[in-house]
Amino acid sequence: MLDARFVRENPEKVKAALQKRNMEMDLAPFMAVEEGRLSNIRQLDELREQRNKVSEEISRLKKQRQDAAGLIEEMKGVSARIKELEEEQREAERKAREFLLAVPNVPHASVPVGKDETENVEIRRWGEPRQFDFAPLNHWDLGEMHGIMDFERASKIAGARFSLMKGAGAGLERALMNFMLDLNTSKGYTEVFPPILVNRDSMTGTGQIPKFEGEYFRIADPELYLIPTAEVPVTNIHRQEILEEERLPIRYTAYTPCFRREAGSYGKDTRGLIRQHQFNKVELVKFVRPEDSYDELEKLTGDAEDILRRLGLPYRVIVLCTGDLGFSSAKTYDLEVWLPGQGRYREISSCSNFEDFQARRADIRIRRTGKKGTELAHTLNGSALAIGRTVVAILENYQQKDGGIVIPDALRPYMGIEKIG
RNA sequence: GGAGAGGUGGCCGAGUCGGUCGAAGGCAGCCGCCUGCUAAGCGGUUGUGGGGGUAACACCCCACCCAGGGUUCGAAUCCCUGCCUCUCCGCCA
Repeated sequence: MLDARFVRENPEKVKAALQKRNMEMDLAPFMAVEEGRLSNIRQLDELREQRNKVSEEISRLKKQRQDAAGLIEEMKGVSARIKELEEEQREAERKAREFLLAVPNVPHASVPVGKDETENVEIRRWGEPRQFDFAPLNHWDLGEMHGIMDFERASKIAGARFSLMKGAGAGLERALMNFMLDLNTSKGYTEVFPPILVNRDSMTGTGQIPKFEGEYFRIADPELYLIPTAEVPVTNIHRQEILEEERLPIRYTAYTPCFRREAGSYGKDTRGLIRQHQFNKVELVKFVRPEDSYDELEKLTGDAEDILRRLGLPYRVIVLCTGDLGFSSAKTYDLEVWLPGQGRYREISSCSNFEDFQARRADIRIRRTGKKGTELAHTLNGSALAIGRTVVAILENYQQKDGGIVIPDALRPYMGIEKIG
């Protein structure tokens, strides 16, 4: 969420930011609401001041057993007026917030301007895509060949876009989860294991709601959402809190399952593990001082990259252009891993700096050492990594001519085997 | 699922029959003073948000005692609803 005052005082900046995102919003209704809201505040404050003073006077008169009937009568009118204004005020505040909740973040100056994902910019590559002397298979063929994935039964149990991992496949998921968590905690991230059902306030706090309501699974009674990413529960750990500056940066890593409706992606990645309603992911989340957040974004991205390197998986880093940037994000790097089965790079991690956008929604503030008052924290997060897609990458990159899958060195202590098949 | 208790400032904790309660007192913290050091002691100080105001401070006003409504001239104090916590019984991974 953007600051109401910022929008009020910089409508042209907001418009420019929206334009970069290929969006247009009419700010006029918001401006009108704000104008009314502000003048209302002044009137209300004045009337309440009057009421406070006269009430005190009434109290004094009564103690002296003098007549206060006239003042009381007079205050009835004032109180009625206050009540009216308070109602208007509630409505104005609701409208202003409703509007602001639908406005996306302002992209950082370093983010390339572009209309859609075709204009994202590659920053760097690591590793050489392997040359195969045979036709590499897709991971779903490999998975079925080894009996470690069973999509047919998964669909019987739950439906399309669910997977059933078996044997070494299930073991690989578990090994990756542990490998990633161990590596992340060794770098100082604190491991947490949060609720995977969250309330509406949490979803709103990180920006999933109200704009993208339809993209998430929700249970009706009680009203709770299945998290689409650990970002939601973990960032909300500090919702409505004031963090002491000395505690920063606060860094968490969490494994959770993630759930997404994938509405609107009919026909995309219908086979295999790439796009599932349920998948495993290890996430990194940071709470930092505003002046540190862009350094921290680089570090966080580096921490995610480290996992791919240790697994020996070729990847590239791209910066999302303004047209492809997520709603809450000011800047995002995507990590894309090389998939021989598809002959292209596919997203396996997304690392974002939200600046104070989530912090304002979720009311996460910091208190500077020795200073009065508070200011908003900056929040960041990134996948490190999406586990399902890492499984895909390992199967496809480490497959052998005979169909066997060599387990990457880094994973062997966690798998207890060197090869599948 | 059944029965009860409660939600006050960083923490503990007081708030009488509604009337200077943003809220006593204690602890912690900060700034001084004092004392060879330490400990103790003395004085002062310490919330958040908003609207004004200032070059910036200062300063002024409003709101906030779980949340949202209501009663009243006036509510932390009364009423309603919701949320949460705790205790006991039952059930259960």
